[in-house]
Amino acid sequence: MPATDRISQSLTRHGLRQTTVRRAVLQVLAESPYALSGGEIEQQLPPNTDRITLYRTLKSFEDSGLIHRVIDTTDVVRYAACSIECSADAHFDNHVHFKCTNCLHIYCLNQVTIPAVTLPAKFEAVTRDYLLGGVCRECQPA
Amino acid sequence: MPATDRISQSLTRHGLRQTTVRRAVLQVLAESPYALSGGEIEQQLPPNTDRITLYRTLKSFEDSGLIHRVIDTTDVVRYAACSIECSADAHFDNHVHFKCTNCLHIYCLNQVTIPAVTLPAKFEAVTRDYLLGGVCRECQPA
DNA sequence: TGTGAAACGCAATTTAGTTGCATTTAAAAA
DNA sequence: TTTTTAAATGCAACTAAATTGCGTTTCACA
Repeated sequence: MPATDRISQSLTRHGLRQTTVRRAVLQVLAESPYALSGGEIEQQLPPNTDRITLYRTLKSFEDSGLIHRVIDTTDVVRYAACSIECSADAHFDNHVHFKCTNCLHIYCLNQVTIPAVTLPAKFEAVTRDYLLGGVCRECQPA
Repeated sequence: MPATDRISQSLTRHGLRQTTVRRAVLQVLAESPYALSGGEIEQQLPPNTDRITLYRTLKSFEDSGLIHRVIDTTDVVRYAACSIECSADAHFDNHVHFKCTNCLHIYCLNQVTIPAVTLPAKFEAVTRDYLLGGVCRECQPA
């Protein structure tokens, strides 16, 4: 199945209407090996794509479980495509993220599950985010 | 020992000069039970405290190991006072953070250590951040 | 193919944080 | 105690990211 068909199917499956901007944004995120900020996504879209529309698109994608925010310690929000099982009701992105101190990219380590912790009394966790910092595969010295 | 003396000692120990703004900022962070953003700190400082000075103060505190950034999924950076052992060379804040979905406060769970994970080949982690989401002690239904 | 709700896109605005530079001040030396 | 000087401050101006309101366009179902 061509990539464009998969994009369209994702939109339909999550109850979102097909538009040019949405297909383009989802494709950019699906093809990126690391999480992207709003500005970075904008750069990869066709010129003159409206920035407000982009941000609204990101919001609706997030609400419907197509993408997830990636935790970081900066003042820029980054997004990554969700695993295919996520929906508006429940996210299942229980994987660790890895931020490279060299290239600054944040990768989803889909194969590494976030370990649970024991909490103090009366704290109840629903979501977990785990971010590692270090040197990624590409930036390792030879 | 009075709190003001402890504040002064912290500054000295980390090689920072004593100034009015620094003492005030450090006191606000040391007394807060949860992480604060730049704007929130500003609100708790004496009126007319210069915002630029505040941000520069936060930067030098972070550089010298007095405070640490707290990970989040928003576009606002928050800070919390470090444990006493941290220095410019090494941070030892290996504790879990907890963000309440009700009051939105982010607490340092100093007694809960971040568990390690096994990484794919050629990824090497130096830092770890762990954020839980859920309902905090104060916001639990009675 | 017509219709209504959803999405778009423009203008204007808000919020967070930054840069450059002249002035002031803390703290070590004289 | 005074001098010295590097560090910290504070003002003006600015940048970047994201948001709000509103009229126009478009998708998708009938």
